[in-house]
Amino acid sequence: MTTQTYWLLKSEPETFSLNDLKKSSTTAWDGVRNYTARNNLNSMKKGDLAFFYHSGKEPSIVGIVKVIKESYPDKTDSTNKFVCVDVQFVEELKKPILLALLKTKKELADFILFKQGRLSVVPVTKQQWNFILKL
DNA sequence: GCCAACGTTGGC
DNA sequence: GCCAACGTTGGC
Repeated sequence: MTTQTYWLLKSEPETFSLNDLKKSSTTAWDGVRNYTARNNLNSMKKGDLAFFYHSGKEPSIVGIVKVIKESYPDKTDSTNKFVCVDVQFVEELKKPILLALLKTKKELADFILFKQGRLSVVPVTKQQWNFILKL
């Protein structure tokens, strides 16, 4: 595999937080009911890394997870149209990176997270990934 | 709690 | 196949 890609997965911490994932180590990332997000899930490859993002009262990137199983039918979807992937806890950031901070960075001007606020599975470029890691 | 953005649904 | 109406998400 030559092209490692990166992602950002959104979750409401009240529903499923990074801490929940930390406890269980792995989880099925199911419940996605949006076609754009589904397409992104389908593009994920085993071994891809993703930021774990908390939406809600303190929107921020809080950790990193890894894709351990590529897309397969989402059992929680009775229409059988949507898919999920399995992800594994990798690490928790020492300090969350707030959305407010990300927005101030000119290097991230093209971040799809800003442009499509409602998208829950967002692709991240290598450049963006590396830049954010340094913050 | 409000509102903007955007995705989805359904009527035609 | 288009478009208006509606619902949901998520930042502030």
